[in-house]
Amino acid sequence: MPPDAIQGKSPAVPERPTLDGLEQKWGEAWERDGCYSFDRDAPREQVFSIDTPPPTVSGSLHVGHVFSYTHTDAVARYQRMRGRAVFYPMGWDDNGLPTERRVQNHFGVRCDPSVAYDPAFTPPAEPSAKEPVSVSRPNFVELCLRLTAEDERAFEELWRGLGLSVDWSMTFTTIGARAQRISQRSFLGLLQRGEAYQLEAPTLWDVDFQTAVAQAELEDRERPGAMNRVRFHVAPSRDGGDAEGADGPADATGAAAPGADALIETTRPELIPACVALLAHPDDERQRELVGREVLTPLFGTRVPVLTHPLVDPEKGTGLVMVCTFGDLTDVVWWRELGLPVRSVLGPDGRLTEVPWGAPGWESEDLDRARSEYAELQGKSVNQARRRIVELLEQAGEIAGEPTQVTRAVKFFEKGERPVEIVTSRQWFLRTMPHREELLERGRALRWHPPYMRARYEDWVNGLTGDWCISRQRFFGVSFPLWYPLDESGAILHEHPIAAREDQLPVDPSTDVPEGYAPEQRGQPGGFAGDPDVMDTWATSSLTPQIAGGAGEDEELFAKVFPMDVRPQAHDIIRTWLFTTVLRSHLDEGVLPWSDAALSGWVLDPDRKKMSKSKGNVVTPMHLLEEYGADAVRYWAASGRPGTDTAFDAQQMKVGRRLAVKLLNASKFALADLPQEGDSLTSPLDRAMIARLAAVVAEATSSFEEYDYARALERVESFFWWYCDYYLELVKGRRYDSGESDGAREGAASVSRALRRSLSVFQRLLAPFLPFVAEEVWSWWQDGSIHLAGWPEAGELDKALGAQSQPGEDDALALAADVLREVRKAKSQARRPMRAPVVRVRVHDTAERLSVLGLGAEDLRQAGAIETLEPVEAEELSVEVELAEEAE
RNA sequence: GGGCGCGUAGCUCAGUGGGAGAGCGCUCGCUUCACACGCGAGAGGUCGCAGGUUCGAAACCCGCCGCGCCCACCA
Repeated sequence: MPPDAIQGKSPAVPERPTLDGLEQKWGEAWERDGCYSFDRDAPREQVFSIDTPPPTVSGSLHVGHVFSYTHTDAVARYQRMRGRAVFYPMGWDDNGLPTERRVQNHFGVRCDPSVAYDPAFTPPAEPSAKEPVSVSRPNFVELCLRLTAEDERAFEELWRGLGLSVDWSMTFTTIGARAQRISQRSFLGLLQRGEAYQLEAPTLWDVDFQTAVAQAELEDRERPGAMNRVRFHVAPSRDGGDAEGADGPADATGAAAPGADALIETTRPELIPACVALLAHPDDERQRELVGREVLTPLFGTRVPVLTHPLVDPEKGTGLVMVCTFGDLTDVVWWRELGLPVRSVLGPDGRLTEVPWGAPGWESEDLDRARSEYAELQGKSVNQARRRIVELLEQAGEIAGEPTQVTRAVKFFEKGERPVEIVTSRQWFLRTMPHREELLERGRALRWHPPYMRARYEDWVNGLTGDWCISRQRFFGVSFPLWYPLDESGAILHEHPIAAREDQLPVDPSTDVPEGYAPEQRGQPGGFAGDPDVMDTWATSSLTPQIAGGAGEDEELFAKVFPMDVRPQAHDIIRTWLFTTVLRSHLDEGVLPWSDAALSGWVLDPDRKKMSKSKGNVVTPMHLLEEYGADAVRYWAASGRPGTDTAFDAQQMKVGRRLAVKLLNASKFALADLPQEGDSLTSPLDRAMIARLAAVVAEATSSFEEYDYARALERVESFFWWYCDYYLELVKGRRYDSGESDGAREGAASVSRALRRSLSVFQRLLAPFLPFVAEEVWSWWQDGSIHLAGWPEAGELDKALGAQSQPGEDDALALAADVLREVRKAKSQARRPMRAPVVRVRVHDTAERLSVLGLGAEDLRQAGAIETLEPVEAEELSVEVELAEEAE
């Protein structure tokens, strides 16, 4: 529509406007008309593209979802009304562990890659989590796909109910063929360029899922533990001579005698058999006589050296620390930097493994004892072994003092139930460490909303300790597009991976066959073996701009939408999703994936805790939409400022509903069939209101440009309520006074014109927040969707004002509103109705202010039922109200 | 231990150099011709504490206290 049109079609306003049924009515209309279809023909510079966060479909639907997606939708609708071709697809994150877990429980199955595919498989009628049925990997993946399809339908229903303006023809998934192709293609490129590599190394390991995990997937949890002070005895010199390998100053100052004690403190005594050294700080005088000697591990009698390292904190414990392979990440640092041997006792299942006592690396001063003590521990879980070894140490008198109870932070896989361990295994890594400076530079070039969120990114990049481990020993994910040749003995030649050809992608190396081999050669000497792992879910999710935009699949589209304009996401996944997306785009495309990142907060319980899934299930989002209406729920969500956690508050939804109802009724009032001929605003108050509205439009626009939808809403809403409560009341009388004189008719027409012009603007300003009711009121008098109408501009209102605007009109409006308030107060305190007649109002104010009283005097008299309005010069505003006698 | 954010009315929050505000809740009143899914009014606050800068501080600076989040080599 023309930006200043106020005519539109002949208004058709319902007798009793209602919010009921608007969601269905307009939801269907938008879908039918393709209202939100992306226009591929739009020029590049007009495209606004959104890197939509694909929700984890296996998680439960909760109010947090409607919260952040509403923020993005408001911005999308604003940009669309600004004339941008908005690329706003939806994605489903259906790959990864959450789906596997849900499928296991839902169907009562467990994936066993050694089982053969059964095309006729049907899951057990009565699933048992305790006795799951073993199924092949292809069968398992089929079940995952089946369940996620159901979950995705539920999400789509929610998003449609909420009125997200996504183009549903662009939907992508993170397990679909396109995502797999793009993910595998990217990996092969990285492999070719040397950015991906394979290494057998100590790896963070979840013992329940039995998979490697990445640093970014760890979280700290407070756990109680016992601090044990354990005694190591100084070992007798080998061959009766001086301590061997003593490169420390352990000579003249009086070396510790054999049999003397070295005390360490540990919360992980079960790792004593894996001890490879004790360490002290280089400057720690107390340990001087021990450094350079060897000590014997208690119970097991293994010789370990006492060395120094600057990372040791002399203030902690006894100042002497035990290094095990591996108790925590610090052990890995020490092991690497000091060149210590590996002595591993933990298996991938989190139990203590068999140990070849007496073999190289497993020597003992008392082999029989080592074997019998260790036999007490072997096969036990970490916790069981810890309890048992404390008993053994106590019996042997090797614990000094009583164990003290401590609470310490322990690293967990964020989806795991037991602490992560560090296990040596072969994994694939992406190089991140060499790119840290470049990534920091990318982070500085990105516009963050709110800006302080950048600090979290920088902290994370600066705190990285190793390259990104991207392989997972799981099943439902994107495979590595690789096979390995087997030598004549059937051993895997990891150093010579066979990459898939690009036109083969996506491949599943467990069923597909590499070029130059026959299927029968799988697993045979001289044959091949597929890489058994899948990629970390973030290794695929980090490519959402490429997947949504069709990199390598639909290059024309990709060139239109990439780099994208904005990445909306929650602040807790800056270190994972945001960081990895920047990394992948940097490595693959050499650019930032988007110009802006808009961070949203969380929804908190009323008690300020992060809303839990159990509570989220009680208050389902669908239920909220039904109870309050989509616009009302959106209003609550849009009130949450960018980056700020917001309490769940049903009361705010009621407020949103009130606003929607108000828009219905104000629109009905504005569109009443009354004379409005002419095109100028002849009344000062009408012009003043329009001028104020122009300022609000400017502020809402600049707020949206900064992604501050909440500020835009707050300004628009608060002015809209003022407009309804004061402006509408002030001009109502004049509007109905079609009177005898030309002046009265002209004044009435001016109101009607001002009302239509202002309502047209309010409807559009509120459309990004309340899309359903805005579309409804727009449809009463305009053709086409409001969501494709132009965003209001201050210019269209300035034009309406023309050259007629006079100085002092804004003051006149303010004064009229002030006096009206005082008149209402007087009536309220006299317990009289608002229409009660007033004989006289004396307005005391400065001469300057009183000079403009006349501009609004007629309107004011009618609005307050005031007979006489009398100005009285004074220092400041005060109002005397003389009510008429109450009629009997 | 480091970083970031927050602390304003009973609740949720706006307010970044010059009158302490909004909504909800509470109290009172009003069938007013867009709206009883309404309208009007009222009560309610040492702006976390303590210093400093300034003619003037809720806002700017320093310190402290409390809450939350992120990070850390957590022995």
